Amino acid sequence: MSNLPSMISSTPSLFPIVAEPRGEYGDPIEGDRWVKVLLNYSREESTSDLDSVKLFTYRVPPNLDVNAGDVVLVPSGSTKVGGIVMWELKVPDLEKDRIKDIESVTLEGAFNAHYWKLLERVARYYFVPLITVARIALPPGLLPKTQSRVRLLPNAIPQGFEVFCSEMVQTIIVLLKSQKEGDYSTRHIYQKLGKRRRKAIDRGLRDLKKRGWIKQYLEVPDPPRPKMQKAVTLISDIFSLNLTERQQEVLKILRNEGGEMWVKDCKKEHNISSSILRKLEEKGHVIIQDRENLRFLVEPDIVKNLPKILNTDQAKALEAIKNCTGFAQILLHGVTGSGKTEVYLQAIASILEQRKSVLILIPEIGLAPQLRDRLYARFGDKVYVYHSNLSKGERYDTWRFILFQEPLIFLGTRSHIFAPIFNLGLIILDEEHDHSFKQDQRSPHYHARKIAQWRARAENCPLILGSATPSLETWHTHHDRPNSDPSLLYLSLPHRIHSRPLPPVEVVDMRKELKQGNRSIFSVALQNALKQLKQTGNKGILFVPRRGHGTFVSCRSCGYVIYCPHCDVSLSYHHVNEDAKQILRCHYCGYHAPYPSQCPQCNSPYIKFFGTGTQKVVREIERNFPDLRVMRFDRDETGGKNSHRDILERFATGNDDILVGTQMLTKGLDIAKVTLVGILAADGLLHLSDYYASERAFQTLTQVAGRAGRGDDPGRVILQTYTPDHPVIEAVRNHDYLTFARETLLERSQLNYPPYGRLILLRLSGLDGEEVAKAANLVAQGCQTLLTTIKHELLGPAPASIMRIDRRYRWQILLKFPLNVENLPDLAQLKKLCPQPIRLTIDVDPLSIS
DNA sequence: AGCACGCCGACT
DNA sequence: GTCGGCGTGCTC
Repeated sequence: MSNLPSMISSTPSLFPIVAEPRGEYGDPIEGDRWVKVLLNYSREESTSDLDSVKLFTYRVPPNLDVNAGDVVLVPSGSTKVGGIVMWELKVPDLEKDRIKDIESVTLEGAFNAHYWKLLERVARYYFVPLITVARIALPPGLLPKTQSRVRLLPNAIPQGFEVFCSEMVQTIIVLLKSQKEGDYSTRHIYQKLGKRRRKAIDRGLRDLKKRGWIKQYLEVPDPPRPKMQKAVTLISDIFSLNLTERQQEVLKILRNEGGEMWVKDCKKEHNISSSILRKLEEKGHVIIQDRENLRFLVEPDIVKNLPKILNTDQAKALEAIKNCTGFAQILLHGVTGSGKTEVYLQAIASILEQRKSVLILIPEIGLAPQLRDRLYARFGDKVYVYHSNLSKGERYDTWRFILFQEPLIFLGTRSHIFAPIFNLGLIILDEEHDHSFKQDQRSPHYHARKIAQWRARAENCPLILGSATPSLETWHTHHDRPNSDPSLLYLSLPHRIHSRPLPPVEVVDMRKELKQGNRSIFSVALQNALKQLKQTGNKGILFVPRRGHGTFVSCRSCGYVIYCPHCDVSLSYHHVNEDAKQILRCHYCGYHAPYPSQCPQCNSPYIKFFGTGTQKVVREIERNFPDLRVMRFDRDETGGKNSHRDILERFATGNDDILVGTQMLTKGLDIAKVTLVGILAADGLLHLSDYYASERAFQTLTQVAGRAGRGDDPGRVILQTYTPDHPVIEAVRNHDYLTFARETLLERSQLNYPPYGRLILLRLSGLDGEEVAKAANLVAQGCQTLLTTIKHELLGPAPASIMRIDRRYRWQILLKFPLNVENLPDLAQLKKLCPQPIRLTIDVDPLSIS
């Protein structure tokens, strides 16, 4: 690999190399090398800065070639751990006998100097350790940690002896026996038997060890390795007398195959045995050697797709994008169905011509089959799609390959903003408003858009933010800045392609329906529209805001509501089909219980579920419109691997008339035959106590409405609500993004909410409610001390709106800063104020503060 | 994440 | 005395 991009070691300005010729610990030995390594400890010191982060010195053994930027495996204590080589050391900075050898190289050249600047910036901005950011930048499994495992020793337990042991010991034995080797990681045992019973499990394991029935051992999961396979290469096909007929025939096949084949394919496709190849090798006609077999797949069924003719708006937008040299942030605001994708594709083509690479981020791979297929169809093998159902080896291979390949197109999701692509010519964030670009659940709570902005600036390339409903933050950046920035570009596609109209949105007041005696979940207008579907042969979709929301179960006699025993939310009613058992499920922790036949409080049999979930809608349709065929689309239904795509595909091509679903319907669904969109009880989205709720509601409803009328037949949207005058509903009805943006931004500016101020949300949680409250007060005090010199507003501590999730009590503190606040102190220090069992997470720029 | 070390209380 | 619980600090 001679075309390696330049690595850290060649940039001394960033990473000065210790220059003394002789070290404190003796003369350097000719040929010996030492490196500084950043280790993947999970309980890191909380340092986000490269100059204060703790690094470890390792020796490079003579049989290894190790360079800065490599991912390595090193011994640490009694185990091994993954790490990243930061820079080379001319002289060891420790006694030599304390320095261990690097064990192996997992991935070469994964990080370059340029990259660290970005990662460091992310770490500092989101208050997380550097290694945490490095970890998300890599495919999973590359920075392994030692696992402790437990193995049942064969025949160690005397027949039937376990009945004399504690219940826990017996449970563990049963669990271990369920695996054919009797072998599980300790962590898996904790998970399976309940993390809460950790102490009891530990006691059980100790007991078992003492009896000599199990052994506990440590294992480092193997990091992925290049897969090597035997390949045969033709080196001369000169006719030669000493060849048999079959041998000559084989040479001919090889030549027809391009002079190179996998040995296993020779056998499979042409029935060439390896002995004949060996004979040819002996005679000097071919060579057989181990070659790396890259395990990523290019979609086989590529139908070539040619650039389409652009309409005026599209052409103008493309021209403006092409004119960008260097960094620019481009907001491509195109209504649903306006042909943004075609603009992307032609912009990409022009970047590829400049021999530069393109990075495209989308909210969810499974929800963008069209984009993916069109990329393949237009650009073929230059496209790399990183989908979640790649195997570990395939991910690793994709990564290794993109490191050294250019130009290419990389299509990925949130975390792939970190993909180590060199020579970037363009970054595209499609559906830039989508909240899945923000990492919500896990730390670091980064937003891919923010990082894309930093990265585009650093790489000096344009960034396209595309959406039909731009986030108000982006909109504000492009419209409300007093001194206009020449690197900001606003491009609008206000019309649908082929001059198709946006579907009219009919708002139905459900209060009136009720007054007129319609107690069905479908308004009269929607019922009529559903009836028409069958006649016209078109399809419809029904959007149910928020899965399970409101499908709580309550007693009509005493009003008792069934709650999750671990969370402060009511349980939702689930009923998949007529034969399945009816169950109650918690959407936060997954707890489930059988549907009760009588009220647990007053024993009344009149205990029933309320509200509307997707299942109920499906059953209502089946009952009222028996000739319509219905499909369901939500998280329960889409467990499998390709199922998102499969369901959409099935709906697009199959006989089903109606698709009923939740948030998933808002994304990527582009089916020409869909002419009707019904929105049931939009109110579920409107009345949330969160500054961000109405932005999200508007985006969701507009996106769903935009699914209608994308083909030749005009579309129609029926929006049912109990509050038809709500400004969000008004804006959706009129397709009026502008008014909505202006009004909502005005509200936000009055309260200094983003984009007029910056928010940082501190979330505390723990099993003991009082302890959490106490810690929250301590942290709040700590904030005041840390922030004495900084203008800020502190709200709270207050209990979170769902005070308990999965048995953990939750409190939060909201910090508000002026927009351009700088030099924030290291808020990660606050973690030290929390006693052991209390968790504190710092959510910078939170999207949800309830 | 492991593991050693050191402190403490409960029991032989 | 000694065992086991658990908090703390270290791993090149």
